[in-house]
Amino acid sequence: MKHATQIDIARKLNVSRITVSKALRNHPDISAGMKRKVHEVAEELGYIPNLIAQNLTSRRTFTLGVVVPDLENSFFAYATDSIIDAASNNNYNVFVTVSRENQNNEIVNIQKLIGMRVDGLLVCVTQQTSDPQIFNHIKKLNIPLVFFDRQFEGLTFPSIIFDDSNGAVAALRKIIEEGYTQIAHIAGYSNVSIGKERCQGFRQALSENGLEINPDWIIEGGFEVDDGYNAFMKLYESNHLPEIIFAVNDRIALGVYHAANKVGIKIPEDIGIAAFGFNEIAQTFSPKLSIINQNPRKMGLAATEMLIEEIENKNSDKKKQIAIEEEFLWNDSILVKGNKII
Amino acid sequence: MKHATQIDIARKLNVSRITVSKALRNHPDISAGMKRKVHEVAEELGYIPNLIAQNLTSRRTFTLGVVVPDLENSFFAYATDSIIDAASNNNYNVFVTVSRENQNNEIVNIQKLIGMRVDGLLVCVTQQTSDPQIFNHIKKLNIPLVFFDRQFEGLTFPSIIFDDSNGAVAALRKIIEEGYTQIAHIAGYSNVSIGKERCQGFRQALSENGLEINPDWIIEGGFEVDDGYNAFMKLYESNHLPEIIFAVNDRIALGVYHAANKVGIKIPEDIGIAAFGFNEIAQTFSPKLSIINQNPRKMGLAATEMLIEEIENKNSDKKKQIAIEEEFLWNDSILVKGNKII
DNA sequence: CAAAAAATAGCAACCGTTTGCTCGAAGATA
DNA sequence: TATCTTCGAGCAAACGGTTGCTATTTTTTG
Repeated sequence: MKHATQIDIARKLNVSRITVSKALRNHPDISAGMKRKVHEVAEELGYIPNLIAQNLTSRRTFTLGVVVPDLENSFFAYATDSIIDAASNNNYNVFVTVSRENQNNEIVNIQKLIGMRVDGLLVCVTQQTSDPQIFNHIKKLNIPLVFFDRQFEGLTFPSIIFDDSNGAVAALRKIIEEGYTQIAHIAGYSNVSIGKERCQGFRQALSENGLEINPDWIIEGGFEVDDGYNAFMKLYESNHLPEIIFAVNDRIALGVYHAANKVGIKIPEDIGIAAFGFNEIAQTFSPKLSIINQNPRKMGLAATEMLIEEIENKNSDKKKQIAIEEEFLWNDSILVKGNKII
Repeated sequence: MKHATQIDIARKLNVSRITVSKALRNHPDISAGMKRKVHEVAEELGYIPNLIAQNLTSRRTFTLGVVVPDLENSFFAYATDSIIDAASNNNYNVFVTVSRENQNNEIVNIQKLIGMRVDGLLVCVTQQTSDPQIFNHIKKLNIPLVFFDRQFEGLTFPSIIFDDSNGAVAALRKIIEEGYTQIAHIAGYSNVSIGKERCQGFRQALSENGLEINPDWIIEGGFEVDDGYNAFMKLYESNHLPEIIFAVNDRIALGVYHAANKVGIKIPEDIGIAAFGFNEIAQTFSPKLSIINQNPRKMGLAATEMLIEEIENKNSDKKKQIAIEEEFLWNDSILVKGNKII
């Protein structure tokens, strides 16, 4: 059986296809009786409108294109989930593409999405993205685009990112207020923007609170589990552990958990740890990880609403560059007065 | 600026749009010189073909539709990631939709995807899906569809699922061979198919190996973290812990980790634990969780290839119903001779 | 009851692309 | 040189819808 079309309905009723088209969209031209008949036959034939054809004339696809580096990173999985959710609530479909942190893939994906005539784009650029050409083209074509989580510096698209530097300062302020003074930072790489921002926040927080910065306690090396493991071992073997480890992300924190577990150092009794991350992940740690909460659903939702606003109301005067404030969640990996084990 | 079309290119070169269309697709009708000129102008105008219009005539969209219950479940996130990957390698785009375990959403999503004239569908049905109507319609329309991870019983679509019952038996056989005899099962609910299958595998493995089944050591109650926590506490408070806990999924295992951590029981020294799950998740446990590995990438890849095979070669004689054998991965949450701490 | 207004349905053109067929010009063959 | 091929390009129709306008019928109004 083929897809039923408006023509099939028209033939069955001996009317023109225009009548059918109008009846289906409740156009005032058509009488109530005819509308009823058309709907009945449509139902009977299992008619499903061809959105492709519809979109050809309307120039709208009610489709958003998403480009993320990776869905295996659960931050992006959660963010994408909430994008799909938010889009769906506004009657949009979502094309999801994955760039694998490769600019070439990113460009190909964006071109395909434009080819599909998506109404707008949600992009989290790759870490290696350096060529603005495709984005300039998008600007010229006037296609709505919102950057989320990471943006391409120097372009004038709306964006939503986290304010890592302030997030670090606020979190460390609370930790220091608890009486901790010996704090080490496992830092990723300082040439990557998140690494730089977070480390800078760390330094600022210590300075502000009159603590001296021990260069041996800022350990660079990468963003992955093994890097965290190695960094902890380095601290451990120095025979002088800090009270608190401030980790650049949750994967580093996981490496620290593994290493601490291995050598019999207990979290949080022997050492406390905090990291950038988000709460659902923090809950999968035992004990639950203290985090600077980067809420992916919040970000996905905000980005999607911003994009739809751009699409449907291009001259909006809403604020276009948003930096979300992160919230510190104690959870269980740092002892605080309220939950100190007696 | 508007999207450049073939007409824009044609006008610029003073040829007809048909010539342009053919030149772009390297049709033999057109001379090499003309082709070169067309490509140059296309490049110059930043021409991106309108796939929508292309698809209208070709009746192909090179688009797959995916319906998953949830992207926050990392199994589905990984599976979806690999679907996108596999699709992209075959030059297909992917629409991702989320049903939130709600049959209504599922139906709406599928209808939208059909409306978009996807070339095929990859569906993991919700737990509540009971009405086959939409699937019968799909059958009538002859739209290729592959079920993955969960299938709708009684329909004749190709499917890929895991063989949980045999997976449980094989894993427990290995554990028992290591010399363990005191094994408890934290079981989810027996009225849900995965709960039933896995529990049945547990019983069979014990019987096969001459171990008696202690009804107090099959604890039902749900599939979430808290349920695992509570189940462990129940075992703990009975003052008789088993040697091994066999958990129905990784969230239950996480609850067990939390609870064991809380009461000072050490994994794997004091108690061992294994669960259904997949390796990337297992690695996020400290110590790394022993698992019956349900590889989501493998499943996503296989399902996608199966679907594309269906699309491009409808009369394939390949096997249509596949049950993937799961592999047991020891990791670190059960002591084995090879890695026993001395 | 005639004329004007409102209600209903259809026509033609269009969205951007593809396809099979036609047609003229150039080159090859006899 | 007359005819047959081949080459290169364009025409018309199609995919499945939408839209503005026109034409017919029915209803309202004075």
